[in-house]
Amino acid sequence: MTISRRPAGSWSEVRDELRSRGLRWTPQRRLILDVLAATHGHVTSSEIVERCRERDPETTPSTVYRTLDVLEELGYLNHSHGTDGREEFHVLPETEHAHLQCEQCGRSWEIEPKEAGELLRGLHQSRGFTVHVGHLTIAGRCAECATPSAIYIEGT
Amino acid sequence: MTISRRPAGSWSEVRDELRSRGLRWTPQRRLILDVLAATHGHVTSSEIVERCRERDPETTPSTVYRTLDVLEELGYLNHSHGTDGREEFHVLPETEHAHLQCEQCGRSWEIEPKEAGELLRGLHQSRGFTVHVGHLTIAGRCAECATPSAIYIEGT
DNA sequence: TGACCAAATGCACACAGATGCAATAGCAAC
DNA sequence: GTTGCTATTGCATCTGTGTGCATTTGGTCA
Repeated sequence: MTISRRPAGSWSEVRDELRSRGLRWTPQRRLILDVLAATHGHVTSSEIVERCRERDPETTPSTVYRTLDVLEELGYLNHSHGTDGREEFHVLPETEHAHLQCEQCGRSWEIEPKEAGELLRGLHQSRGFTVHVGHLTIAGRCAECATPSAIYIEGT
Repeated sequence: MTISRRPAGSWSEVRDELRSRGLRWTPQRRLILDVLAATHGHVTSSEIVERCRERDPETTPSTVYRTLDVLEELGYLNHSHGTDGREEFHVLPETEHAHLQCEQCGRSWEIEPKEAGELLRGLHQSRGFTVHVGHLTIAGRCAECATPSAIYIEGT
């Protein structure tokens, strides 16, 4: 049901893949890749910019953003939007997964597509709608922050 | 399961509700409310700013944003984030509902919480996570735009 | 009616992210 | 190694959104 686009583990391929597509391997891209390789889990684009700047203060944000776009297109990254709407990147996603994010404490968790399987199948069957799981972030309250409130759906 | 915070239909109450909470009824708020009353379905904040400007070119964006926040707090509005991460407001939501948005054509649909019921219950049971349904926007491809792609989950 | 106080406004500014464009520089072919 | 094409960069600039602060003003009470 879930298909990994990217066999885990190989930033080393990036250079060749870029070239084989007529794209280029530049010092800037190398730096960004270095930063990404040292990253696990989730990062926001601005965190990436910041980390690049630490290594090379000359880093231009727009270059970073554009490179991230390219990498996402090639499947090395995935982005979704946090509860505040900011972009969050997931590095080298081995499998497509969705996210749960607590609006109160901000923490987030990965959820497997199968947890949402029912919903996905339902939407597909009833509406022909195909869910982009990797982009899905579900906002709410985690167990620790939970407070009863009318605007939240209780799972009863 | 879903609780409507706002009995449908009454912008007329807003003024009194504001006042009763020690908040104020100003010409700017009146304008914003007028614009909202003439709106159905979804709007982005910048669309609202734009429409206010059409009526009163003096409109200050920050005033609009702040008023929208207040109105959301009072339950007259609901916001979620579109596939591009931009804020989308839902005016006078009679019931909390989630959204489906096509990444290709940009159209969106409302879905009832019960369509996602299984998922919500599951998340609550297994993780104690309470989903904020009104904030949920599910991205993907609608039936018309559907093309087979590895990064989409097929409902099989 | 006038005065007072906190809420709201308008402004300047900050920040994330995107884009158009001229200049630069990969890289492939010779 | 040189050349040439074009992808990429860096810059300036723009949009959307949020915030701090001085000023204004709604609403209440005398």
